[in-house]
Formats: sequence, structure tokens, C-alpha cells
Amino acid sequence: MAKPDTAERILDIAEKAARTGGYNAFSFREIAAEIGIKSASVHYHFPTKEALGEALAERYSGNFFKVLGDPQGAEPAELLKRYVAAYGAALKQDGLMCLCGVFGAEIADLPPPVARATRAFFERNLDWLRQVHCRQGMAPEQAEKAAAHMIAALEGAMILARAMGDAALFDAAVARLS
Amino acid sequence: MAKPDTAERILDIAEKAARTGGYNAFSFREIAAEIGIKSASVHYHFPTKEALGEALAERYSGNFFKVLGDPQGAEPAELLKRYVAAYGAALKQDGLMCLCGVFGAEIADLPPPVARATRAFFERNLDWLRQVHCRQGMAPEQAEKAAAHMIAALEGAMILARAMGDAALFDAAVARLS
DNA sequence: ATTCTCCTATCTATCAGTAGGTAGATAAAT
DNA sequence: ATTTATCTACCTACTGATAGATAGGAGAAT
Repeated sequence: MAKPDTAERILDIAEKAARTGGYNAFSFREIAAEIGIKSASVHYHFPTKEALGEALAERYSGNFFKVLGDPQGAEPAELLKRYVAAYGAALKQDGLMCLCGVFGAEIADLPPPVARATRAFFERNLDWLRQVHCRQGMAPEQAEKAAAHMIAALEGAMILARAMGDAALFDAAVARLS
Repeated sequence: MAKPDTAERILDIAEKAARTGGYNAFSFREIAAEIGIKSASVHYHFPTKEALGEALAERYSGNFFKVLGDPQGAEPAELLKRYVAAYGAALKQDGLMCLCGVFGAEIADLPPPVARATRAFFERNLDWLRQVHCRQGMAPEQAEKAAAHMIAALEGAMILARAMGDAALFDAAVARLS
């Protein structure tokens, strides 16, 4: 451990909890206890819970699109495969929900900055997918529908698979996509 | 209002809150305040929160399948249309998430009885859809995939549409289904 | 070199608010 | 008399948040 980097550890712990049980599932005290500091010290790094939630969504989104890469880069078919795989990895490697999927489900009860960051994630997903589909020669209107459909199917597949405790259901649900 | 039927009103209020912000979004105090009784009185009707959560999921599931009807009844194509419309109605009429969709997203943090009732809802969905698809001449293996895909797409479409505050996104996401 | 000042990251201690839950009393209906 | 549905009054636990103290390091001024 070269650098503990407390702020990063806070985000790691909060993300895991949030992706398990939503916005109310992480608390300053629990995070502090897991790191071995006091809850007041967590407030030093993230002044309020909504600031932490917002940072959480922004970091998650950033990491997600870093994995996906440029929508104008690789072959469209390859990019779509990568897109589906990114969701699959979130579910199977981490064993957790998509952070913004959970936040999206409870969006109406989230503090505005967190809701905004969550919306930004989906907007960015729609945009990325629209571009890829257009490169496949799809008309803009169809590309919009196809993009919305893919996001929906993948987020829903994660919920279904986790609810039933059966990761194979994820693959079954998204088999037609890639 | 012939009968206030407190238990039913408790469920109504809890359901609305849960479908907005999840399991932690409803509380005995808030429910009591909205009805005009004391929180202790809510405990009379539902001894614990997990009992209330379980009743919530069971009632929701019951109502849902009452609307859908017998999977061996009407024409398969008509049944599937009805199925998609049922999700659409939950979103557009109530302006709320699917209760079990929200619960599904936070399944790992739910009390076991609530998690069980949530799983039961999805299991029943899978079963209903499998039957309808088989009636369309689909092989069992394909019917399973098609069923999982439909549930996933619809739950995800609700999340996406609500997150973006745009009900049209729901229709866009599920356009290919019906 | 030493001292002064500032910043970082933590601490202790505390607050008001809310959570779910319980015991026991009460009034009305059966 | 018993049951039903409510009440009052309370408990413990936890929430996010704040004020103020502290220790240690970095850089500049003396």
C-alpha cells in the first residue's frame, strides 16, 4: 500500500454499499469504522452525504466510460459486445448492481446533485450507444430506440439476475443483444 | 369512503413511498402521520417493518397478476401486449417504479421475508411469460430467454424513463417488444 | 538553525432528528 | 368479558452534521 488515499477508500466502501442497497445503505459511521477513522474525518473529505453521493456517481461514470472507450474507435459490433460485457463484469466480478441503476430506481428521493449525476450517466450512455448504432447505418430515430432498449435490458437484467440469485439469468436476458 | 380500512391505507401509503425511494423510504411515523394516527397503531396492523414490506410485495404481485389474467386465456400476442401495457400503466398512471423492481435493485439489503416475496414476483413473471411464449410455438429454451429478456427490458425501461424524467423513453426502449 | 505560520488530517464530544419497537392504558364494539 | 383499534409515553440505536482541539509536516521569515 503505497498510499492509503483516504478519499479513494471512502469512495470504494461507499460504492460497494450503495450498489448493494442504494443511497441509504452507506453511512458516514460505517465507512469510518471500516477504514478505522472517525465519522467526523469522513466529513473532512466529503462535507455532506450528497457531495459523497455525487462524487460516487461521477467516479463510477468516469470509470465506466474509460472501459468502453471512444464510440468512434473500434468496430461498432465490437463496441456493442464490449458494452454488454461491461455490464456483465459489474454483475459477475463485483457481484453488485450498477450504481446508477440503483440510484435510478430511487431517483425521486435522491438529493438533486446525486440525481443530476445519475441522469448524466444515462445521458452519456444514450449518447454513446446512439453514435455506435448510427455508425452501423441505423437511422437516428431507430438508433435512439436501440440505445434506450440496450440500456433498459442491461439494467433490468442485472436486477433480475440479482433478485433471483442466478447470474445465468443475466446472460439469458441479454442473449439477443450482442 | 365507506370503510377507511386502516390496514389497506397503510399499504397504499407505504407502497407509494417504497415505489419512489425503496425499502428505506417508508417509515411507521410517516405512514401514521399521513393517516392521522400514531406510529404505535401502525404496529398493531403490521407488527414489524419486514412484515409490512412482505405484505407490500405480496399485495403488489397479486394485483399485478390479476390484471394480466390467465396465461392460457387470451391470444398470446394479446397477452404480451397486455403485459407490456401493465408496466407502462404502473409508470405512467402512478408515475412510480415497479415495487419489485425497486426491491430487486436493493435485494441484498432486504430482510429475508421481503427478499423472498420479491423473488416470488419475478419467478411468477418468468413462469407467466414462459407459458405465453410456449403457446406461440417457441422452444422451452428460447421461451426462457425471451421471458427473461422481457422482464429485464421492462424493469430497465422504467428506471431509465424515470431517471431521465421522460416517459417517452419507456416507449422507445420497449418498442421492439410488442 | 530556529521560529512562526499555515495546512492537512485526524480526533473528541456533542447535537437534534429520526428510526423501529414496546409496555401498558383506554374506549368502544361485540 | 373479550376483542379491536387506538392512544400515551417511552426506549435504544443510529443518522448526518458541527465545533473546537490536536498533532505533524511544509515553507518562509528571522
